[in-house]
Amino acid sequence: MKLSEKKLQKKKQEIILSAVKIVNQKGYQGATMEEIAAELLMTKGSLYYYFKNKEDLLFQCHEMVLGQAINELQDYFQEDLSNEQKLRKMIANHIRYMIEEKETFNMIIKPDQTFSKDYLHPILRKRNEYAASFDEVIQKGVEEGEFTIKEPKMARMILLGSMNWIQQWYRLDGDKSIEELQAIYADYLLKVVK
Amino acid sequence: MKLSEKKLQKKKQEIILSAVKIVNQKGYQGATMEEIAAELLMTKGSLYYYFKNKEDLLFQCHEMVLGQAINELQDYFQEDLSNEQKLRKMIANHIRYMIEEKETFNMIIKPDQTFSKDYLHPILRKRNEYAASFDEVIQKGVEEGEFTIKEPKMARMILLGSMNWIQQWYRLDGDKSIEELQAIYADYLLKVVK
Amino acid sequence: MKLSEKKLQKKKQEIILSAVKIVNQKGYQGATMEEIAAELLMTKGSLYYYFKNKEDLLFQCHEMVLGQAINELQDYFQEDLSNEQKLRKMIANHIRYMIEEKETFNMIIKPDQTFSKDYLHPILRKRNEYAASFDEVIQKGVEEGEFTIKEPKMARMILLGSMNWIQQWYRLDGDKSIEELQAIYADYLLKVVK
Amino acid sequence: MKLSEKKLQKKKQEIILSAVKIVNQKGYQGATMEEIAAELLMTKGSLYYYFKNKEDLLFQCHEMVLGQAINELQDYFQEDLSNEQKLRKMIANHIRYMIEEKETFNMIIKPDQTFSKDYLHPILRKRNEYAASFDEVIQKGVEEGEFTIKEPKMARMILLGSMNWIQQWYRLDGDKSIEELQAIYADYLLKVVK
DNA sequence: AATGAATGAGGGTTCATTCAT
DNA sequence: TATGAATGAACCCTCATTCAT
Repeated sequence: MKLSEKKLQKKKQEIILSAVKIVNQKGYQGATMEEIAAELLMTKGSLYYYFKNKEDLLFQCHEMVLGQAINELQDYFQEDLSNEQKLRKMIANHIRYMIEEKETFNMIIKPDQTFSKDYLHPILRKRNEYAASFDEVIQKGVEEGEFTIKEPKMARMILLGSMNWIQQWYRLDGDKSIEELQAIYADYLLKVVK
Repeated sequence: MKLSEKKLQKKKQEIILSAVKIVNQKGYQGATMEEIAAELLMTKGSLYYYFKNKEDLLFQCHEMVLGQAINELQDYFQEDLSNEQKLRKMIANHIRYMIEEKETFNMIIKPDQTFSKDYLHPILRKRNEYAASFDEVIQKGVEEGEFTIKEPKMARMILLGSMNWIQQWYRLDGDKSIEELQAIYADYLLKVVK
Repeated sequence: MKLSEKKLQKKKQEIILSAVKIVNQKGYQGATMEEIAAELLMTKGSLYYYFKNKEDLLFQCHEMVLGQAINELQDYFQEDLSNEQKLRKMIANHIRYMIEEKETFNMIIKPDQTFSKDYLHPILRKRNEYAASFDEVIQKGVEEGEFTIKEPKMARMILLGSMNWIQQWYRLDGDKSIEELQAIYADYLLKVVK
Repeated sequence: MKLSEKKLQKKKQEIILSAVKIVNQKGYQGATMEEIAAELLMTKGSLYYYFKNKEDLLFQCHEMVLGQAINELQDYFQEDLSNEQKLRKMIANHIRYMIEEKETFNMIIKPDQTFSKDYLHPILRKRNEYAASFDEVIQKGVEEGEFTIKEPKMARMILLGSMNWIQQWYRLDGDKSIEELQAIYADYLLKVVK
C-alpha cells in the first residue's frame, strides 16, 4: 500500500511538472490535456486517473510551485542576516524564479480568470503566505531602524509588482544578465523601502 | 455619407467597449464573440459586419485603449512642469487607469500568447510608444539633475510593472482611496529614480 | 412602363453576367451573393430586388448561357452545308465555348448537386434541346449516307462528353492553340461517326 | 499492437467509404462532416480522431479510389494481349467504374476548386498515373502498327472525357445494359485511335 | 431601386471528459 | 493502470436572406 501510494504521488508529480511546462509555453487555455499527457508519453485519458479534471490539475500546479517558493523564502529567515540583506536575497530569488522558472511563476498571475470559486480561496491564501514573508522582513526592518517606510504593505506591492512584470519583457538573449538584473532591481527597490 | 460613416464608427466603438469589458472579466480566450454581441443585444454574426474576425476586434480594442492613454500623457508634456512633477502626474494617471478603467488597461498583458504575428508588431510598437513617454521624462530628469538613476529603462520597468500590478489586488472598497494610493506610489516610486 | 421594363431586364442581364463570371472563378458554392454584387458595385441586398434568391439567379444564368449556345447551333442549320461540315462546325463551336467561355459552360455540369427539384426539370430540358441539335445532324448524316453509325445517341454522348472534359485539363498557355484543338477533335470525333 | 492498428485502418476505411458516398450525392462542399459521421452512427467530432480535417479526409478518399483503379489497370499489362484488346478491357473497366462505382469515381472532377495547394500536387500526380496507363497502351499500339493516331494524348483525353461523362446521363433502369454500353463505347472509341 | 444592418442557421474544428476494455 | 475511442458542447466564422429606410 505504502509503496503504491509512493508511486502514485511520484506520477502525480511528474504530471504536474509536465503541466507546468506546457502551461508556460502556451498559457493557461493553450495548454491541452493531450499535450500535457504527450510530454509523458501517456494519453490524455490517463490523466483522469490522477486528477479529477483539468482545473484540479492546474490547481495542484499552482500549489506546488508557490509552496516551493515559500519554502525557499523561509530558509533566508534561518540565516543570520540584516533585514536589508534578507530582502536583497528575496528579491534576487524572486527574480530568478521570474526568469529561469518563468515556466512556473507564470501561473500565478490572473488566477481569477482561470479558477472557479472553489479553488480561488486556497489559491489566494497561498499567495498571501508568500507575500507575508516579504511583509515580515520589511516590518522587521522598519522596527529595527533599517527601513523608513510608512506603508510596508504598499512597498511590498510595489516590490512584487515590479518584479512580476519582468517576465513580460525580459529575454534571455537581451543585454542584461540575470545577475545584473538582480543587482539593479535590488538596489532600486531598496531605495523604496529605505 | 458622412453621417453613415459616423454611425458606423460609433457602433464600432460600442462593440469595442463591450469587447473590452468582456475581455477583462473573462480574459482573452474566455471572451466569446457571442457574449460580446449579447452585451449589445446583437447576435454574434453581426459583429462580423464590423470586424474581420475576433483577433481584429481585439486588436482594435488594444489600439483604442492604449492610444487614448498615450494622448493623455502627451498633454503633460505641454505643461510647464519639472520632470518630477510630470512623472508624478504620469504615475497618478496610470494608476487611475489601472483602477477606474481597469476594464481597459487590463488588456495589455501577454499579447504574444494572443495575437498572431501580423498583429503583434503594431501592438508592441504602441506599447513602446507609451513607455517612451516615461523614458523621456526620466531621461530629461537625469539630464537636468533632478534624478540620479543610472539605468533609466530599468527604472521605467519598475515603475510600470509595480503599477500594473495594482489591479491584481486593489479593491475599491479597500482601506485606501485612489488619491491616497496615487500619493503613496508617487512618493515611493520617485525614491527609485531620485 | 416599357422603358422601365427594358431597364429592369438590362439590369438583370448585367447581374446574370456577373454571376456567371464569379461562378466560374469560384464554382457554384464558392460564388457568394456579395461578390456577385460587388462586381457591379452593388450591395448584395439589391440583388433580391431582381431575383427571388440565389438559386433563381443561378438558374437564369444557366438558361441564358445554354439558350445562347442553342441559338448559335441553329444558325448552322440555315447554312447550306454537308452534315459533316455542320458537325465539324458544331464541334468547333462547342470547344470554343468550353475554353473561351469556360466561364459559362462550366455551369452545366452537375446541375443535380446544385439545383433543387423545381429547377431541375427545366434545366434538363434545355440541355436536351442543345443535345438535340447534335442528334439531328448525326441522324441526317446517317440517313444521307455520310455517317455509318448505328447508335447515334451514343455517339452524341461520346462527342459531348469528350468535349466537356476539355475544360478539366486545357490551359491557355499550353502547347496547343484553340484552333489546333478544334481541328484535332473534329478529325478524331468524326472518325467515331463515320 | 498489430490488431489495434488493423482496427484503426478498418475504421478509417469505413469513414472514407461513407465520405465517398456523401460526396457523390452532395458534392464536395455539400458533404458535411456531420452527415459523413451520421452515416456511420458517429458524431462529427469523432471523425477528427481519424483525420486531421475535412480536406485530409477528402484527400484520402481520392487516393483510395484512384489508387484502386490504377491497380486494376496494371493487371491488364501482365496479360498477353494485343494493345487493342488491352484498350478494350481498360475502356470496359473504366465504364464499369463510372457506373457501378459511380459513387467513387465521381470524386475526381474539379480538384482545383476543392483542394488547397498542398494537396493538389499529389492529387494531380495520381491522376496522371492513371492516365499514363492509357497513354502507354495507345503509344504501344501506334508503335506496333495497330493504331494510326498522330496525337496519342489528345486521343486519351477524348477517351477518358467521353467515358467520364457517362455518369452524367446513364441510368441503370435505362434501355442499355452495362455490357452493351461497354461494347458500344469500345467499338466507337477504338475508331478514334485506329 | 438600393442599401445598410442584422439575423440565424449551419459548417468546421477543438477539446475536456467519459468509459468500456 | 492505462488506453483507444467516442462524445458533445462550445467556439469562430460564413453567408443567404430579410427588412426598415
